[in-house]
Amino acid sequence: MSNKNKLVLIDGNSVAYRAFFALRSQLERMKNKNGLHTNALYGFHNMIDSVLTKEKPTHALVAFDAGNTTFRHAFFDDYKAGRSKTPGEFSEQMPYLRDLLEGFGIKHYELENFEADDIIGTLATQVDPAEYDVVVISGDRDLTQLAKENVRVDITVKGVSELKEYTTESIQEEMGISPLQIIDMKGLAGDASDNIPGVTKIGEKTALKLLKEYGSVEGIYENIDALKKSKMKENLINEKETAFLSKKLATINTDSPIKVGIDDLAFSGPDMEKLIAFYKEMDFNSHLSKLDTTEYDAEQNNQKEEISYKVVTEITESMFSDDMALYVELIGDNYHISPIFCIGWGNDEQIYISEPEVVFASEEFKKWAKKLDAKKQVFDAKRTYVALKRQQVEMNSINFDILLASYLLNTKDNSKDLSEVATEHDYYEVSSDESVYGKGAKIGIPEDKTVTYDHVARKVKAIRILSKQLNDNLEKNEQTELFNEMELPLSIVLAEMELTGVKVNDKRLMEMKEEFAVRLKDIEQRVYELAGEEFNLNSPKQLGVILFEKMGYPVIKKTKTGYSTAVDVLEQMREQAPIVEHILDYRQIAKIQSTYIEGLLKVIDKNTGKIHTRYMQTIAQTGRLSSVEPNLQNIPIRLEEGRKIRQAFVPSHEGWKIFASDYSQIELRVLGHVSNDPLLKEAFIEGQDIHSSTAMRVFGITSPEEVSSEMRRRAKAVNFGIVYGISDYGLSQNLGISRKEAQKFIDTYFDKYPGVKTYMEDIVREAKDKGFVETLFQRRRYLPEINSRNFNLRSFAERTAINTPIQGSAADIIKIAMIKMDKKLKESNMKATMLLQVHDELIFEAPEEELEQLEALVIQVMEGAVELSVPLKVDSNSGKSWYEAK
DNA sequence: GCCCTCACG
DNA sequence: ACGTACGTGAGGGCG
Repeated sequence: MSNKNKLVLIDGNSVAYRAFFALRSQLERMKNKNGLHTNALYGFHNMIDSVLTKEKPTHALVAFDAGNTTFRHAFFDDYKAGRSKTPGEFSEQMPYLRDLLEGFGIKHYELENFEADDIIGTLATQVDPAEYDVVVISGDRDLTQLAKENVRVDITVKGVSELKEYTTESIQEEMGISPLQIIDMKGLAGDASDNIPGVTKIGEKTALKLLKEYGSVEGIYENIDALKKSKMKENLINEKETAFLSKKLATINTDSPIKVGIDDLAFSGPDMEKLIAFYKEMDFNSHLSKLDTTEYDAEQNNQKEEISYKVVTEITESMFSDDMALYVELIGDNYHISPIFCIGWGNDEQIYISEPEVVFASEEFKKWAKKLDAKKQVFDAKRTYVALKRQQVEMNSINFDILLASYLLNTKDNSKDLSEVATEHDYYEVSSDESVYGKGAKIGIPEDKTVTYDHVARKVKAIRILSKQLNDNLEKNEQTELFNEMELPLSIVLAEMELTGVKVNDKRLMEMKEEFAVRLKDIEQRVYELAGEEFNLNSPKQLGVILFEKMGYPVIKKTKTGYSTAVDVLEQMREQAPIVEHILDYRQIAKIQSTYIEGLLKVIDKNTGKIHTRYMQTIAQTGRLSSVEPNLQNIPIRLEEGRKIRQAFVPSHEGWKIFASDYSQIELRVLGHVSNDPLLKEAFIEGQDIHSSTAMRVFGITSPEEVSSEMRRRAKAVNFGIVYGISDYGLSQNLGISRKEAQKFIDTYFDKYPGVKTYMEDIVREAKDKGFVETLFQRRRYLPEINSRNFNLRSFAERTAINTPIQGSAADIIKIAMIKMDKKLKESNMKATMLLQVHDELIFEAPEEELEQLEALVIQVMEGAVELSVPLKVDSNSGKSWYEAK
């Protein structure tokens, strides 16, 4: 073993590029949770890892190219011009290479106007050969010119971890020339990859032959007359200048003005903290698990830090302060009915855990919960608020909600399990609910109460820690206002709406159930007769066999698993297959029966006769709400049969009415605003029928009377398509026309509405650059697949980039309206109550005599919720039931 | 637990 | 060439 120092010099750009292409097949698989591709980083990492193990360097440096213009470009315009454009999936990884190197504890360096190999060449040449052995690593064989007695050059062969070693001897042996003569060889033969021209018709073989005889480019030209007459000789003479230029281009600079010295390059091993952080950010879990770190072990083996808390059976005022986290543990998702079984609260000094009987008997607790000056941080404000209110505990001043904040930061980080959300934000001290309470049939509270207490205490602590962290992140994203002024207040408004519930006439539903049961039996019989046998009409599989095998109708569409029997397919069979009419009838009624009549009857609260849906505030990726158990946002309306379901939704007081207000064309208005398209805006400002207006433009008509209903129908479909991120295929499917015709509609549309076209191009570009899109109120949606090479994934992401700001801004607007509406109703002491939200409409119940006032208020608040460059418009209706509020 | 179908905006 | 319109939730069948 020599006691010489060892310096490893790595050509960063070249190796990273090699790594990228070596793992190109893994490109789409290797992404971190934010959608960043990681294949080059991964390959680079592995290369460094194996080099460190093998070489055990005392000094190391990774050199990078700086910018595009090097001194080589200064005298040769086309230098490297032939290179294909660097893929975006590669460039996006480069900045993170620095993080990786800092984790490894390896210096990196770049120098304006010089390439990595110049930095490497300079260092390799300048170190004292008596003191340093040097290993150069690159994917570029040019660097073999640097080989000498104390310098070995390793070039990647396959992938990045397999290297071929070049020494003076091995080069001599393999090529018959010295390392320095490689420059001469490039001068003659050129290098296609760097666009170094070389001399016409001279390749590597010829070049070597010439060099063996004459030693160098200079030597050849000194003896040029000695060459026998040939085409080659002619080329050499004609391209003398090119030959010397090429040689110059291929020569690595060994005297670059670098500002690092060997002493700066001392290598003393990785910075574990940084390396772990890097692994986590990149989701390099296999590397993480190889590391023996306490933090990682804690995460992996569930060996968490000790946590201290006090279990209390008596509650005193001293247990509360004005800035605390609170966690209410329920079993089950439905907080309207789930029992509370443990409560924890605390600050950074002390955490308290108690049982519900103790807590709800405590006036001190209620006083604190209600106290305006006492700020509370929670996980899921609405859930907490409702659960406590059911126990007559009023909550005020929730100032942070981990779940809501996490969802705003990244709509995907929205797990109902606190531990999962915490993990997303690098906090690992909470176990999953599943690991504590079990799942499925085995769900339950652990025998040992301390297990629950411990779990809840950890949640309280996590809320404290994450509140600060997530608040900072919101700040960075400029989402503080979205959080404080929109989502957090809305959660309380929604809580009250849920608690209020909506009255349902169960008698009416039961009547309908009887009626439909008879009809279903009837239709069933008819289908069986036509089919010639009985089968399960609810099974698409069995139905497919009957229609397409037994009865032999032609197959129109297939699904992954068999024949499609969806409506659009059945509708196409109508003419030739009388049976499908009955099947369609059956489907329609069976849906109403099972989902709506039976489904709704199941969830009516027996005590109040009301339905209490839950609005999910952190599910939809666009910022919309969703509604569950039951979903009150998809009650039938389009077909009369189903619409009758709405007759069962009635006011909760005698003499009251249902009042409904909906935004007219809110998404197209938002589009008008964000696209700033003159014609689209004009249509709204002038109060035109938007679909007719579009029809006039697209069909080139000048007067509204000439717009036929068919034209309007088509224009409407185009308008929808625009909002969805139109494609010729989608539009053709929707309108039942050819793709060509659909494309023509789209072209004409963009011709008439150039602002819309520009908006779409701009938003997609922005999404590709930033990786996310935003609504008018900074709601953010990441689109990791926007740069995918997979056509489907990329196209989907592009349509989403177009749609999300529109759908999401509309969601923002109605959320603002809801908060304002709630406030106004309270301020004006009206009895009217907001009951439901269905994306672009709000449903209230109100005493008959308040209706007029309510309508005025709704118009004022909803239309004035935000100021856009186009007006917002609201239509309102009222009636004895939701059905009649149309 | 996944697939298909279908209800809504 | 690729094969989809955007966003949801629920019920029934089936393995």
